[in-house]
Amino acid sequence: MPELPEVETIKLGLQKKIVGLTIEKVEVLAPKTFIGDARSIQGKKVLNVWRKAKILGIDLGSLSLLFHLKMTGQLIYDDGKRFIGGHPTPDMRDEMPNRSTRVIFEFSDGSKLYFNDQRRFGWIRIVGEIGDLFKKLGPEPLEKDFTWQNFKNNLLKHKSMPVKVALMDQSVVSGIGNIYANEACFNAKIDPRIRVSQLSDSEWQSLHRGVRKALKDGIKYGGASRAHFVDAQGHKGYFLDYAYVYGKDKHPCRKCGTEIKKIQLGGRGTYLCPKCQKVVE
DNA sequence: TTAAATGTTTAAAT
DNA sequence: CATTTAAACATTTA
Repeated sequence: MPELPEVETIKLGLQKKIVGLTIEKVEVLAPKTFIGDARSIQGKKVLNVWRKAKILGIDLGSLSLLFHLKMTGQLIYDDGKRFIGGHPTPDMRDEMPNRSTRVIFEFSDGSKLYFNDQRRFGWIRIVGEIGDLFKKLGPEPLEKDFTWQNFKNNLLKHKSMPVKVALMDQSVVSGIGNIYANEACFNAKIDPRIRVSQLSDSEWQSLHRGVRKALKDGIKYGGASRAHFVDAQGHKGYFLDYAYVYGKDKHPCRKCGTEIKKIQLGGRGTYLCPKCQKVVE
């Protein structure tokens, strides 16, 4: 589930928590989820936590631990309080491990990191050198060298695709998934169904801006799942209440009041405001 | 009961 | 051959 902003949020949270700690123990409850020899990272110290596209990395020196949360992956760090990121579920404040827990890491100070994944699409793997592992991934959309011309050239690889579908191709741009593709189109006032080749340069510029705004807003709000700290008192509210269109089927548009419409595009739920987003066809 | 869910890969169809 | 679309993966919840 998590897209770039969700993974970025987890990265920022874990950086503050686990850098400097040593991995004391790794408990693999779902062997298919963990690729590599878990024993090889025991006793290793966490040097850094990073992100590339939707992949979270933990730098252990000679080795790196990579995480991909796919649709329903969730990371819960517990050191007395809890820091949670990824797929939001009602049971994330309850007893851990639960039935979705796949891997448990225990650190030198007794704190624990739980990797939960309801649908089991996600994975954790141990790698040596990163090398050209990410060669197929497109540029990071929030880097300063990501210009609108750059964006246009990459996306034109799919000139006959609906623009929203093309946005989700990871080899074109890194980190955009279904939520932010929808939000980016809304921000740019562009109908998600319009074909890539139909866009004018001014639309390319506003789509480029729209993508970056959606992702930055996502990070600002702590991700769509609102990764957050949970204390003994518990916490409320972590959902997508900030989104303009995603999941807002039949809600009034926050900009103009028109009812948000849901359609299917490339097999995925797609949301748009029929008034704000210049309708095509 | 059927449909859909924040992703990626592979197969099938243009 | 290149590009686009659909299916598969596995599970839960509306």
